[in-house]
Formats: sequence, structure tokens, C-alpha cells
Amino acid sequence: MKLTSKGRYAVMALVDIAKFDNINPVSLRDISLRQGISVDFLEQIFSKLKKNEIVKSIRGTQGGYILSKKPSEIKLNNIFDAIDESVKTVQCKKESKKSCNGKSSKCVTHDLWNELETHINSFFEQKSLEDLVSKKESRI
Amino acid sequence: MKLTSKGRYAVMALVDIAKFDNINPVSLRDISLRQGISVDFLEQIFSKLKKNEIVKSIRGTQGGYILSKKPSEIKLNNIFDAIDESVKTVQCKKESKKSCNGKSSKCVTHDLWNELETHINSFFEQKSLEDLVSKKESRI
DNA sequence: TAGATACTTGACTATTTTAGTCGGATTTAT
DNA sequence: ATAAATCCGACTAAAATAGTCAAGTATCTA
Repeated sequence: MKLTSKGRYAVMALVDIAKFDNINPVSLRDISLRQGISVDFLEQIFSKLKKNEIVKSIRGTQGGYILSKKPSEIKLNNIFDAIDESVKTVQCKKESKKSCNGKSSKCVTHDLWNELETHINSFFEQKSLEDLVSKKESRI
Repeated sequence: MKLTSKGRYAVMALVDIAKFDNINPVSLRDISLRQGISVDFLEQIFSKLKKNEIVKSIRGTQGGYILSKKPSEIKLNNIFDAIDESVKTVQCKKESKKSCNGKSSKCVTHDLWNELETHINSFFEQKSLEDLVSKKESRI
């Protein structure tokens, strides 16, 4: 199991935006420079983030992106869902019924993978952008 | 993030073996028939499982594989480690020091990915083959 | 209003990973 | 001897990943 660059970059970029005041939009160029991610790749990612209302865009000079919610309201699972990078431990959800015939171990492991998926998602559901940003600021 | 077939198959195959008494070796052909996994692919997987002492092999007719430890002593992380399928949330472990320059968000997310890795691994470390097999037997 | 900046969109591509396949060799019970 | 098994390494098709590229549209500023 491994995390993709797309997922990692999405979080990095959003943390980058969250660090700044939400007043001024942050351009992809700035994020690109600070985080070392190509603008073209960021465009792809932000296209989906926008479509799923994680960010809002402002076009034109001095434009960029701002978070569409407060950092505390943006959980990691929202981000991963938005960019189609959520956790998948089984290919076919409907397979469970067919294969539970006693002979196969699929039945047993199917439950296992679902448990695993739930376990990982609970992590993503607990962490918000604010958790990541405030760590840096070390507030009381 | 997703689970690979190799990892899923490895667990399925080992659960299959664990269901039988550890007296008689189980051939890959039998596992193949029961679980619907090609023998050739199973060979690859078992080569590594053997190298990492998860299973023992008996060659020749009536040969096959047996678990080299008790099901309760084989944790999922042992299996995933054996087949190089462990969790990887960061590419480069040594990158952390270089990139923590204050400008980048890498520092923050680096900690996050490590937390995630630990979180997932704790799941794998708790689950043993026995947990999976006994679920089927529904003992008191 | 010209130009620069920045988002928008969709197609394209190289590389890597995945999920196997294939061929042949060796070992061993019957 | 032969059949059933593990062993071993090379090979490959398909999919996913990690981008790149090109052409457009909107908006601010001088």
C-alpha cells in the first residue's frame, strides 16, 4: 500500500494555502515555488479540488485559490475523496455475496479489508487542515 | 491508496492453509482451485513467504506448504513485510531533514504521513492469521 | 485598451508498477 | 519411470502514475 504523489501534493498545497490568511488568494505559481510541485500538475489537482468545493478560485491577475471552508472544517478524507484518491482495499464491493460459499477464504478476508478500510478512513476523518497548520504555530 | 492483489492473495492463501490441519502440506494447486488464483502467481508469492520463514515447503509428490509458526504468531505485518508490500507513505525517509526550512509544508506533512503509516501498521500488527480463521469457526 | 497574470480545459506521453505468464529444472512419493 | 510438486528466472501486456503541452478565457493594472 502506498500513498500517491497526487494525494501528498494535494495536502501539501492546501496546507500551504491554509498557512496564509484566507483574505488573499494564493496562486499556483507561488505554491509551485514553495513546495516544488509543477504548476501543470497542480492545475490538475486543483481542478478537482474546486469541483468538490474544497477551494474557490479567483481568476485574473492577483488571482489564485482560497479555501472555501475553515481549515478546521476540511478533513483529510474530504481532500482524498475530492481527488479520487480514497482508500480502496477491495476491487469489487458486490463480490462478497457471490464468493461466500464456504470453500473460499474470500469471505473472511473480505471482512478484513473492510475493517482495514474503516481503520484508515477513521484517521483521515479525524485530521483536519487546522490540525496540520496549528502544529507549526505551536499555540497554547 | 489501495491494496494490491499480491497482498490480498498472500493473506487469502495463508488463511486457506491455516484452515487445514498443519499436518499435511497444502499444494499451490489446491489453493489455486479454492481461491481462484493462478498457480504461477502463487509461486512468486510463496517464494518470498518461504524466504521470510512464514511458510515451510515440502517438495515432490504430495508436497506443498505448511505454516512455519502457529497462526496466532503470524501477524499481517509479517506477511506484508515478507512480500515487500508494506505501507509506504513517503518515498524518501531521509528527505525530512533537508526540506524542513520553514518555507515548505513538507515538514508538516512529513510528520502526518509518518503518523498515517504508524496508524495503518498498528492494524497489521494486531491482526494474526488466527484471528481470521477463528472468525469462521465461531468458537466461544 | 494592451499586456501580463492566472485560472480552465483537454489531450497527450514517458515511466513505472502491477499482475500476471512461460519455460525449464529439480525433488520426491508411488 | 512417471507424475506431482516445488523452484527459479526471464518475459510481457495492461494499467496506473506522474507528469507535460497547447490553446483558451477571465481579470487586473498601467
